[in-house]
Amino acid sequence: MPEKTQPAPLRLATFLPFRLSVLSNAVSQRIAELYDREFGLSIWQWRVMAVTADTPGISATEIGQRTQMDKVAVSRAVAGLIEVGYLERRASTDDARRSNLVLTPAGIGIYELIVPLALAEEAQLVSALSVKEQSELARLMGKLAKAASPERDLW
Amino acid sequence: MPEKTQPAPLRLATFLPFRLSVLSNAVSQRIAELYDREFGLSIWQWRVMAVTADTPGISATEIGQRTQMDKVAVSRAVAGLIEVGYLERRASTDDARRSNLVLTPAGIGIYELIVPLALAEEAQLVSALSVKEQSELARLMGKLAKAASPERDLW
DNA sequence: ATAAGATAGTTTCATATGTAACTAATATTG
DNA sequence: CAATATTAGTTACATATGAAACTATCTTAT
Repeated sequence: MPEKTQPAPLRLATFLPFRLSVLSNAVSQRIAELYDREFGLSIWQWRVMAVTADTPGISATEIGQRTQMDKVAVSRAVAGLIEVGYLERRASTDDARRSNLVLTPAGIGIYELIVPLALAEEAQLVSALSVKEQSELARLMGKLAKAASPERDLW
Repeated sequence: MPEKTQPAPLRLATFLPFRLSVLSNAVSQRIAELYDREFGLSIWQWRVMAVTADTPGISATEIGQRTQMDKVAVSRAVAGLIEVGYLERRASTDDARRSNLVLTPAGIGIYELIVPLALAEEAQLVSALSVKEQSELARLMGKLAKAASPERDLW
């Protein structure tokens, strides 16, 4: 008599979506703590600052595309940053709906304070890997990102 | 005259914590949609079911350790699963605080329905990588996890 | 045996987040 | 040049989440 068919086994600890999620959370938490504790910034605000520093005059919509934040999250992060004086909204001459966002001098100051700390955290993290492994990891993550979200480029 | 020192550049798109977060979200969202749309389960409930299937009679605390969920999240997921009849709480003989959790027959049925679908999603995702790349990725993620959270084993 | 502490799990409350509805401005179509 | 549709961004509402307080039970030390 044939035995009952066993379902395929699934162990959370080897299930890629789970592992990715846990790893990402562990990493994010370390870094988020830095932004928050030292500078009172959320991770979303930090992302907005980073792309605005990179591209002064950027619009909220474009920030959303570059940071993978939805427009509500961008709106809230921007509002918070303006409130604390790190970001400034400039009227756009050609399209009155859109505004051009720039960091204030205070915002630039904070940004330049955070960058080396963030990079140091990252460096410490990846120092567990050889340089070769680091680039291999980046490559594999890129492939995976494309597979997970073929419709739009994740980064 | 020396120029003003430039701060180290930081491009979000190459910043590992950001890339990990975006990738993890893209992957999780695909899978979470499956659980939710087809079975009305949150990702937390799914995790609880997975470890309970693996270890019948497990306690809430142990579920938390294995899934990296905090105890409040476990409590809520368990409550929800009991409500829909997928999970059952059995009194523990030796410790009245703790309860032994087991899947009900209905819960086992759903679980066995989900497992192949979840594995298929994972398989499709990682099919972008060769077998060798898959194990390399797992290895690198393991190293990173240890670096990010040396105090406790992530998986 | 009993008081003090630790542990398992739940509840409460304050905040974060996502979805949908909304406002204002621009673009498109006939 | 209306009328309609689209887009940029905000607001409102409902739900999710996390921290802290709480209850009940168990452990430890005296």
